[in-house]
Amino acid sequence: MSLPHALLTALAERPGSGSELAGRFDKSIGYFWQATHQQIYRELARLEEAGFIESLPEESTRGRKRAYRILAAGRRELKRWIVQQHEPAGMRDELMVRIRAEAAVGPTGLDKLIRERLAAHEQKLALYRGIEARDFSADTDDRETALRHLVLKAGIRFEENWIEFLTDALAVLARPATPR
Amino acid sequence: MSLPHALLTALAERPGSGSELAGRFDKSIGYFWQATHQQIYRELARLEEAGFIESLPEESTRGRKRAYRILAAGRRELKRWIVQQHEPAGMRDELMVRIRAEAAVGPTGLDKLIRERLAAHEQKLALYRGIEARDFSADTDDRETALRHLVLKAGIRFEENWIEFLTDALAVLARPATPR
DNA sequence: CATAACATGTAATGAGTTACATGATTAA
DNA sequence: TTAATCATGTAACTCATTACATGTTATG
Repeated sequence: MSLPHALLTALAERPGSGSELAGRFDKSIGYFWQATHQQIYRELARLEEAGFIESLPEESTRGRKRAYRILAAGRRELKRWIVQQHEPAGMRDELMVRIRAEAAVGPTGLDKLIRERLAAHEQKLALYRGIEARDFSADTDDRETALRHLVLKAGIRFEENWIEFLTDALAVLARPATPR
Repeated sequence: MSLPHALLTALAERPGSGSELAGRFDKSIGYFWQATHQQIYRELARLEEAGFIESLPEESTRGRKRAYRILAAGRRELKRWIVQQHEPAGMRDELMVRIRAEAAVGPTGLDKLIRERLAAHEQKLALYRGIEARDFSADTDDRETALRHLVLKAGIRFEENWIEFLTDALAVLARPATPR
């Protein structure tokens, strides 16, 4: 349950409205946490209710921007949470299930699907490299920037990993099926 | 929603009871999909209801083993599903949120947490390498085995990736905080 | 001033988690 | 024969997704 804390982090970095935050979740935040606008609006309401953030205007506004910013209590909560114990997530990917299923009941036309995913990951990698080139030029490397860069590099490495894996997978899938 | 298909795959590889399947999800299946025994029992009941698997004994048995096996319709469903379009999952990890939060409101004692995770990933890597040495000796490399090996290697690469990243992260966190 | 795009929100559903319950088997 | 463990299951709850609803702002 990190969405509230991802939002607190985003608002600590810079204040913003729900839709603006949704935009950030599609961009720079998206490579380590995803959320739809519905989740974001609901969670922002909860965070305000809890006193971690505040918004303007006060009255209920449907259709008009509502600007949120983090409060001192929100920063305290974030600091508390950062060092809290948690379990590593573990990989969970449909494609792995499919490959293992293919091994059990295949062969099927799985290679086509994999080529599509390969393209998707290559596109994402290019996007991240673009962000890296734009936001992290070599000279500005204070601790704060280095940490944000680190997270982006993890995203890049993650994509590279996928591309390498999918390439290997295509080679194995291309083998003739072993007769039983 | 891959749990039903992960279960169909597991049962296609080998029949088994709910608890036995839960055991496999803690071991070899666990590096690409996780599930608790509650999820597994619920899903097995649905799969049987749908006619994809069958079980013995017939009568409702609480406390006694119920052996499931996949049916022809289950195999057909699995083949159909394997090649179905789907979106890549995208990384979603709490630790990334924490690092970015640390960049925003830190410094905190995050390095301690990272050292613990490093140990956890090293342990998991050792486990997978053990499975690899035991189940995938170099000589048996038919297509089916190669595919299962591929999935395991992805798990190994995944863990190696984490270890590398966490090591980098410790180096950055050790830097003195930049004064504002 | 009509229409598209933007912004906020509600409702329903389903997946996943946590806590608990109950019968069967095994071991002290 | 009692206690621990194994095996199956129920119930309640939260997170996440999908579909939809409603109002505001910008544009032709």
